[in-house]
Amino acid sequence: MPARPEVDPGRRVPAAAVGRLPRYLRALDDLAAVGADTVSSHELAEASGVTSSQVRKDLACLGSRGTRGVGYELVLLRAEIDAALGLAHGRGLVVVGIGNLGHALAGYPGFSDRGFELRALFDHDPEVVGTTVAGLVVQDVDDAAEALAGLDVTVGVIATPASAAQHVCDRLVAAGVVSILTLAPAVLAVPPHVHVRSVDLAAELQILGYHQARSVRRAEPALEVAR
Amino acid sequence: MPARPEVDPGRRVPAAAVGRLPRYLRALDDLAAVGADTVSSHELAEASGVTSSQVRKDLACLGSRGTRGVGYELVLLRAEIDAALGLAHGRGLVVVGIGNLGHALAGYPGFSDRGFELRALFDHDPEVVGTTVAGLVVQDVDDAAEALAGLDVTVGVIATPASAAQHVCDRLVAAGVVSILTLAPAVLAVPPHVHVRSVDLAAELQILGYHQARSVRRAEPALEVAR
DNA sequence: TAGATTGTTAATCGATTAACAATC
DNA sequence: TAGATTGTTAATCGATTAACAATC
Repeated sequence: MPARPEVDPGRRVPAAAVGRLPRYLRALDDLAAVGADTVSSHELAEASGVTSSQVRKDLACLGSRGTRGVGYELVLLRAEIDAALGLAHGRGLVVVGIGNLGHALAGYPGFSDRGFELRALFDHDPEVVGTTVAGLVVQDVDDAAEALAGLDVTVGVIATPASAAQHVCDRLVAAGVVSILTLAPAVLAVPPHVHVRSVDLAAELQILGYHQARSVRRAEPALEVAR
Repeated sequence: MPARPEVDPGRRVPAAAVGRLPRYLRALDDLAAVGADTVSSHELAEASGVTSSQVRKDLACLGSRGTRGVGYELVLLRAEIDAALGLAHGRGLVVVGIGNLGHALAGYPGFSDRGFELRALFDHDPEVVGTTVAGLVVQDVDDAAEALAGLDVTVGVIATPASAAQHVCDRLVAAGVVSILTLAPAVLAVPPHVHVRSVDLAAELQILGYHQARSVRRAEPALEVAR
């Protein structure tokens, strides 16, 4: 039986590592911009705000191989991370809920900068449906299935109020969307083949509040002593 | 020595648990809205999308006590979570970077709904400084220290491009801000007393891309067999 | 060769889960 | 009492960290 030095390309990457891959991409682009050709785990760690041990571990389980004494070949590494993040797959995007936030997301350069392409906009408010935003006519979310037929869109962003999120989510799933990013503060029920990530901006502020409250509590005894 | 049944109010809550507290708050409000008086760990788990074991563990380390056979007193529980999240502390807020996204955040009802109050807006673009958004005149971020004097603002939201984020962050810290939520895809350097949470929306989409790529890879062999 | 840096191991830490005795 | 549900334990799992032999 021959040796198998090849890495299983389908091997599982731990969730925590996957969460850091986009940071590595960002850092690699920054380093490439200043002309770097090769990058060490220490440089990448510095640029992405993690430890070098973590970088090496993450890249190892991605199947990436660096060169001892040298580092990682930047272009190759970038391609490997791209591949892991499914660059080759659907990068078409829809945004649902064209209020303040949805409007901003529709025009957000950060999406296109990183390879996503806005293909449709939806809302349910008759005042909004039919208007043009970011060069696209807003359609009724209840028509999502027909509207998305043939567009090869598998990613949806929900920017509706919490009360509408589940309905909108159901429409997207029915239209073939399998990846959902929701900014609505609500728990979404989806079939098992659909992945949801939820970002709750107000919750982020509340979490910061916890740390702030703790700092204050810790500081207080010292203040009393100082009196 | 007397028994000490009292819970140490300053005890550390694990980071993962803190991250769930806002979800519990949301769920409790929903349950209160339908007239619930008492809530079991199972109900709260269902409403917030976690397991009941996790709920009980999180609440226990918060110092909260339920009643066996009954559940948790809703109003009391809500007050305890509020207290942990520092409801009593500074809820004043500033937004920096009044582009598309910053504009939307300035008008985002989700912040005020959950107790945060917008007190100032900043940008650095002369075209934007001086305009009125959400009832506030946009000021130059380089004047943040003076502008925030006396406003009791300790939380800042950064919605600038990545290239401006560190500068803006430095200005906020100099102005007394100790909690920062940044939407800019950049690593921020801050002094140890400042807490930063970073939300990168494009990164969220990329992470979803990983899961999608894996689903496709897993599905392929089955398809080949079916041929 | 000497210096640098990887890949990997082992130790530690933190989080989740399941189960159940305690008790309302 | 009987049914329900907590609080807590122990087991498991996953993530991080530090260290260093391998090796470019």
